[in-house]
Amino acid sequence: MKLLDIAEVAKRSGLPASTLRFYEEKGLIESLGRRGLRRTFEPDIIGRLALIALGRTAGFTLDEIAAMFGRELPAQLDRELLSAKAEELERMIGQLTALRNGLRHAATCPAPSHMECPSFRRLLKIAAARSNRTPPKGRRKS
Amino acid sequence: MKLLDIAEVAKRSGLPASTLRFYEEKGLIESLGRRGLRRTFEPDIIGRLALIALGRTAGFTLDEIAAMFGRELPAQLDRELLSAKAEELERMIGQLTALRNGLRHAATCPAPSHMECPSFRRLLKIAAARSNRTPPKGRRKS
DNA sequence: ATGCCACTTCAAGTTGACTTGAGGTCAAGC
DNA sequence: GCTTGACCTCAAGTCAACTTGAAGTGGCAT
Repeated sequence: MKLLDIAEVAKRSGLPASTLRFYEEKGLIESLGRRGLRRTFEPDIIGRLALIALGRTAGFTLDEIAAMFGRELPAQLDRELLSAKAEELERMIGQLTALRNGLRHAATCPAPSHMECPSFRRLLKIAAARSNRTPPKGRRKS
Repeated sequence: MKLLDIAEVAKRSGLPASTLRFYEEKGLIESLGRRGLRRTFEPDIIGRLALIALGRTAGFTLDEIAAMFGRELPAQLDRELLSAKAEELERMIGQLTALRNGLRHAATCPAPSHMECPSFRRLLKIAAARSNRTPPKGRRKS
């Protein structure tokens, strides 16, 4: 018998049950039925949750992800979107790389004040340029 | 005469005036005085705003950034923090790179369903692993 | 001296992704 | 048969980083 109850899914996916209920409400996942009042899921829910995680990582909102699951075939548009996201990631990677180098330097730079370090000042330009697009907004978990 | 009024700062930094007021309220920047009722800033506000942008890009919250500006000397801790952030970025870059590769592949993959593509399934594992740390949360500006 | 209009304040609203709390239910173990 | 505890629902709360709106002010061009 392969049905997983919500606690099992929570354990395997690392997501709290409340998030799974929330995702279901949003239409991102569906439960197959109930055992008593407990939701049960098909085992491939794990794959779908991974897919959702992927989408989030790539910067899609939950609504966008839900929309993608919604329609069936026109993978045409999907692929365009995927390409676009890949490009976006490409740029982001470039900037983050520069940023990482800058931070590394700043961490070990002997200049009395960071502002006096030319390398640091280059870094600032990158950040300033970057700041106009896609402000990162962190809910860190701890 | 070098003082900039808020509109000038807004234009040069690309940030709306409301954000500048908000930053001031938060203690991230300070205005030097008023010309009439209008705030005026020293020109190096631009540098500071770049620094704030840098911090945000690196994943600090505004409160963390404010705290950093607060204390003066113990650059010791600063540098540790910077190293830590650099490491974090390093990991993030690795994952985003894998992700970008995966997206690129998915965009051109001929498999009828993505789920049937082994390359795509590898991608899912990365995303699933990534999903536990630092959920990205996008306010896109458009 | 008058009116415009970009600025001001302060409170409240927004967004996305959840989490929390109160009050209820049910299968299982004693 | 009764308690227990993990689940349930639904509404409301939270968090970060801003934005928006209403009502007011003051420098400057006419």
